[in-house]
Amino acid sequence: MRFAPSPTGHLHVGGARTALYNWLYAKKTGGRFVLRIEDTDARRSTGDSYEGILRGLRWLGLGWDEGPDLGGDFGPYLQSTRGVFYHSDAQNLLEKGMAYYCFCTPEELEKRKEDSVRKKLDPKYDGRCRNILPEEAAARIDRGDGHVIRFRMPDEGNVVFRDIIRGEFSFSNSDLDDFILIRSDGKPTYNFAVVVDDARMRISHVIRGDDHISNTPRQVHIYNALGYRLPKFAHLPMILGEDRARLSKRHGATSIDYYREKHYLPDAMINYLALLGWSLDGKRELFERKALIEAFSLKKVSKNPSVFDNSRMEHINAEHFKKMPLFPKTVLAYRVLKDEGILPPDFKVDMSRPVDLKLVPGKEPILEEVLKEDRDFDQKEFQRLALIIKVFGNRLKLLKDIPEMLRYYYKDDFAVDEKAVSNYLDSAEARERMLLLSEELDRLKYFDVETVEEALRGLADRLDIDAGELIHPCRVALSGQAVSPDLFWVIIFLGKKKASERLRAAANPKG
RNA sequence: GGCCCCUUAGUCUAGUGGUCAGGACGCAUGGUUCUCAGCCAUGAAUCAGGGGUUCGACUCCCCUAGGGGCUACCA
Repeated sequence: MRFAPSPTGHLHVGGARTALYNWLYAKKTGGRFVLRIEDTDARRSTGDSYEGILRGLRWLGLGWDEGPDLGGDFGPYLQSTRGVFYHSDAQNLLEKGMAYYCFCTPEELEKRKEDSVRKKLDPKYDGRCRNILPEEAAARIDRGDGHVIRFRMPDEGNVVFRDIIRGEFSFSNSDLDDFILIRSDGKPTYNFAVVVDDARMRISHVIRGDDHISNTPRQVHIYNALGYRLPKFAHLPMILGEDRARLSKRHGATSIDYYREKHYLPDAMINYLALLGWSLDGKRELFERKALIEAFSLKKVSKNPSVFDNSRMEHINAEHFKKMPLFPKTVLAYRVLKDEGILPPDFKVDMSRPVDLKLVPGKEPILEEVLKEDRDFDQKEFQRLALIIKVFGNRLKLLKDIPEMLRYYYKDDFAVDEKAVSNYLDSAEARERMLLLSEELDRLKYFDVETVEEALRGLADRLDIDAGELIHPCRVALSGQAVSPDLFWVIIFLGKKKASERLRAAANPKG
């Protein structure tokens, strides 16, 4: 099994899915997952994308057993450093007469191809240099003539191979031409390098996108010519953009980096990617990593291309987030909050009385762990965050939404929904009530959810109005929004002083 | 142009001759609640088209159409 990306761009969802299936299959069967970088195109390969690909795979947790950074028994793992293998295998083919030197220039080739297209003929290589004698070729090379090495494709017959997902394939040799093995700059072409490397690296299974199906017959010829054993092939359906076109830059969020930066959960990403092109039974859709390895099977991979659906991705992410225990969830939230500058390290909580900590199960180990990495982080603050996360519950679906959603607990410059204000708060009556409510809060000796709720409902009774008449405007006053978790908890999280302040400010918009 | 792959709701899919064509996301409606989310219930929505084969086709065969790929000194 191997994943052999070329470092000519970022790691996109298609590449990641291919890597994932290779990884899953390797884990499932106890094989090795080999990472090889196909950088034979010097013009397009960059160090940045190489780094980016490794970063993406690491983030997804798809660790490899052999690779350019780790080494391994069949290295090196960068095609650009494997020249000697390609040349020796090409030489072998030359000696057997299964390959030959070709001196046609790119310009000539281009012209002849145009001609054939115009005459509606196959734009294949015409075999012009096929019969140049070895001595003559050697002489021309000595003379400094530019040359490539081509594969001598049989004129008749068929190539056949089996695909685990799609069954038998048979291609007629007459549809194939004498393709190039070694370019004039001495570098191998993809079809040649991939075979030499897969064979020499003892790759057992070639799992890749189905855009390689048509390349496979050429590769099979090379395997056979070189006397290498054929690996097993499995061609995965492509992942397309919403417009059903091949994925490209203009499709927006198709880079793994994007999801990493947006704080998606790697496990959710893995889960969703696994589902793009594979399903267990069409019913079960949530998988932990281990369950995925267990359930995965190449035979159940579908044949039809799929479209990356962001809303489904978000759904899977939300499900994973929902299932996460409070501790890791809080730690994650804490990191994001800090990253976004919402959470200052020296934040101090103002609560006249500690909130009910029964709500935080297993809080002691939590605190210890967090304190270990961040000495400056206030213990109480973390506790409060854990509670906020807990009370928000399923409202928090995506880690990336946390800064926005929790902003008003930490900052006074939170966003205000004008519509919410005009609906609930923008009346003399409501403002008056907010003032009364703030006074009510100020009078409280204790400050816990029950007490606060009693106070508010008591006030509503005395005013002879529905509790909602206080709750809704109060929510807007405190959070700027028409939506929030349980209002009484919001009051608790803000603390008596802050809550009362915001109520008074709302009662008095001018001041 | 040649060769190849694919085709079940908007999307991901289950389904290999007889099913009310199942599930999920999304969407809509109702219930619960202080709002929202959630949860529960309900609903709209699919076998690309045409020919065969068959007592019977989503399922098998052929054709057409649509989408995708390869046909590079890209991978």
